[in-house]
Amino acid sequence: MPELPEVETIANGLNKRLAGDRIDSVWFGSKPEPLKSSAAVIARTPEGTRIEQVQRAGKHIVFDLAAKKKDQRQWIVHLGMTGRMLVAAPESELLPHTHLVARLKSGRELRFVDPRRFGRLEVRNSAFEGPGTEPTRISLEDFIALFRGRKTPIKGALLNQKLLHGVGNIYADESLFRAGVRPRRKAGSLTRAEYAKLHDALQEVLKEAIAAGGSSISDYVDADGEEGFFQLRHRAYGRQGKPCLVCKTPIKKIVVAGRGTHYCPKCQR
DNA sequence: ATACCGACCTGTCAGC
DNA sequence: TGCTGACAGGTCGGTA
Repeated sequence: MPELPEVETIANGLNKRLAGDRIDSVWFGSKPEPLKSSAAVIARTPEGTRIEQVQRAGKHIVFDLAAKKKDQRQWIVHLGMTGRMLVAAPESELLPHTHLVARLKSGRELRFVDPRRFGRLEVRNSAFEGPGTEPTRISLEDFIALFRGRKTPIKGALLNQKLLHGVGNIYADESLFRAGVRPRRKAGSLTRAEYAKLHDALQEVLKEAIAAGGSSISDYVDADGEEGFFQLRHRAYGRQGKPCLVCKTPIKKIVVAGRGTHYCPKCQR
């Protein structure tokens, strides 16, 4: 489900609510397969482990944990398409597909819910490094270097987490729309001016989406159960058949890199 | 090395 | 009303 702006919103919300709290015990649903590290490893998280901070890295939520001794570790959560991390009162109803519940010292619970089970929770003892570069901070020169010589469609390259981490289907389409670039263009074939436009468009759209709390489509909510509002400002994603907001040409939907792709045939070249 | 394509899961919605 | 198939914010592994 969630891309960079949604994960950022969730991680910030979790950090605000959980930093300084402690994990007392961990409970698993009947089907804990989404948990990449074996459930046993997660269950071994020592009682009283302190949550130092919660941050985003790419599309991952990183919990920095410290036990009483020098045992540094991290929980790395990827929400897949439908994953949610909720902070809830113990008496509040357990949603279907709840795979993990961590009881906290404060009396609240941290819950991992994921109907489609594409999400993952993993325990690490070393600092997590995302697979690619942060799109929010990358320089134009580094951005151009990522795509040089690539024949894959630019949309696919934007989605490739080994290049940029955090960009997903919505923000790939939205940034290509803003930059006026067709999704099927070969990644290595853009002009310098087009790379510059795409670089700026991507950073702009991510920044605006974070400010709006992300895009809520069907079931996305942040750690407080609040919806984001950026879906109201999508210009391409999900607007197939509707008039382009710039030129009124109907927005087209095609498949690129195996994903539904939305673009304006007139504005994007 | 790179690129396509199915697989992984469940839920929802459009169409018949 | 109910069934079937397509599709959904993501990633991985096999094959060409």
